[in-house]
Amino acid sequence: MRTQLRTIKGIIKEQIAGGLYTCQQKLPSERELSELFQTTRIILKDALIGLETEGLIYREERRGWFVSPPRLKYNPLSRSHFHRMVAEQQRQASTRVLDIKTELASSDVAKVLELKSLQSIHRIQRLRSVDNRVVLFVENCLITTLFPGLLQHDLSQSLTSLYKEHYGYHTVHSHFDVIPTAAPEHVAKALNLAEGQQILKICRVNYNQNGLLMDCEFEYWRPDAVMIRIDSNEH
Amino acid sequence: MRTQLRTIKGIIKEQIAGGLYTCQQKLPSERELSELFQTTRIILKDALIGLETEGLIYREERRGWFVSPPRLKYNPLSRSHFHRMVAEQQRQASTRVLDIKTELASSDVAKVLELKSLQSIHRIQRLRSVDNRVVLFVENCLITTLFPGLLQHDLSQSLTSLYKEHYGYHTVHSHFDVIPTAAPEHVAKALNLAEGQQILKICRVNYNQNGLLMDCEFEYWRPDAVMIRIDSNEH
DNA sequence: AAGTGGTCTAGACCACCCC
DNA sequence: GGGTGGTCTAGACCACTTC
Repeated sequence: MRTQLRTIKGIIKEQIAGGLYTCQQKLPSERELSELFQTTRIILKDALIGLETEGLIYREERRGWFVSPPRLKYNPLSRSHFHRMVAEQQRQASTRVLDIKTELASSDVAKVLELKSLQSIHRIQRLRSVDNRVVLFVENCLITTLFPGLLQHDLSQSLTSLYKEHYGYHTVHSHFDVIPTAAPEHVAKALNLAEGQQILKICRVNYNQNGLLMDCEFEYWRPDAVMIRIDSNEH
Repeated sequence: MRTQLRTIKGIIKEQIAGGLYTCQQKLPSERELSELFQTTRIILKDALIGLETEGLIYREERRGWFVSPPRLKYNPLSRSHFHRMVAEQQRQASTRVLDIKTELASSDVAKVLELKSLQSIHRIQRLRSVDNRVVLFVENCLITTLFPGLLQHDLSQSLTSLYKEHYGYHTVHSHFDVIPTAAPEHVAKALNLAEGQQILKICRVNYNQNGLLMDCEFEYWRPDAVMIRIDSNEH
């Protein structure tokens, strides 16, 4: 019988659907499962990776495999704050600031921000959780000249409202890209992923009411945690 | 040395970036590469899968591994025809009709189309290629009552223009979801993927000028072939 | 018929997490 | 220090594509 993989996936899937495991619950270890199914760890792992690809389960590096909660619905066009959006879906959000620095723009960032060369930017890295599960790594790069004294403010809150209250800016135009790709090293580490695991990358650029390019944002989502939902009426 | 994986990925990556392999060119076989790098096929395959996840290479089931061309930029909000969009990016598009039938809506489809129960739909499956590479499987489900005599028309062309010319409908409102997930069996087969490989699923629903729900569309993209690009000004 | 990737076996050590 | 997943070895047969 050369369809073990399929069978194993099917059985675990049924068990999850049937409620044997609940959201965010840990599955038995790979070794345990491979004994249960009388197969090797490699094949069992392939089965788990298959379910991970579907978005049914996820892993935390060296901690184990867990059942995925329902996907968050996310509209990158709406300027809603992360915390509000999550609350509207009856989930609980939290944010942790990882790092803030002012530095020279890397070539990637310079290109996105249309900077000439060797200009400095503010770089803010934050980690966001839904129901105590880390699902999103965000990096904001702000053009320094537009945000004097930025580092003195509380950056654990919404950047959108900070822009408005302290600088009088609001975003009137933005564009963004959604790209399925692999997690770069620093992202993988922050999200507790194995290096090179699949993530959903969203790259966006914001312009203020004067048409000035203000900042860009790189979002890296755990791919099972989110779905993009856009309605052509809602903007 | 326990970082072979990384090393192998790094080397192949450089070779691709350096132009040793060109777009859509086949890499040497897994066996050949594993000998070259003096490792097992399993590890070598893991390295290739890593590059696949990044979107640098792709595979065709049992045919081999190939270098990915640049991603197509795709805006699901714009009503542009597939062929026009591809042409605008200096690429070549083609479409093949796989199957057309009229049948009872499955429960999934009935839900999306807000059908009561046991209503019939027209189901059209098509396969789309860019530069002779199959990258997209599309399934359209149309509400039968709105499209009398549909099956008599040429369905290899754009559905949007068919709606307009033969039925006087145009889409004034739509919404869609973007979901990273695994390819269902029939999609995997059509796209030449191994079952359960990663794809990007886009699920959209269209309403006509009278506010009536007309049809829905399920798109399944090879994930390395596309990036979603949306501009808040462009609609 | 030969070659490809897909699946599979039966082990092993390593890096890191948690207790 | 015991348990977890991550990486790794050295093979094998199978299903399918290509010639």
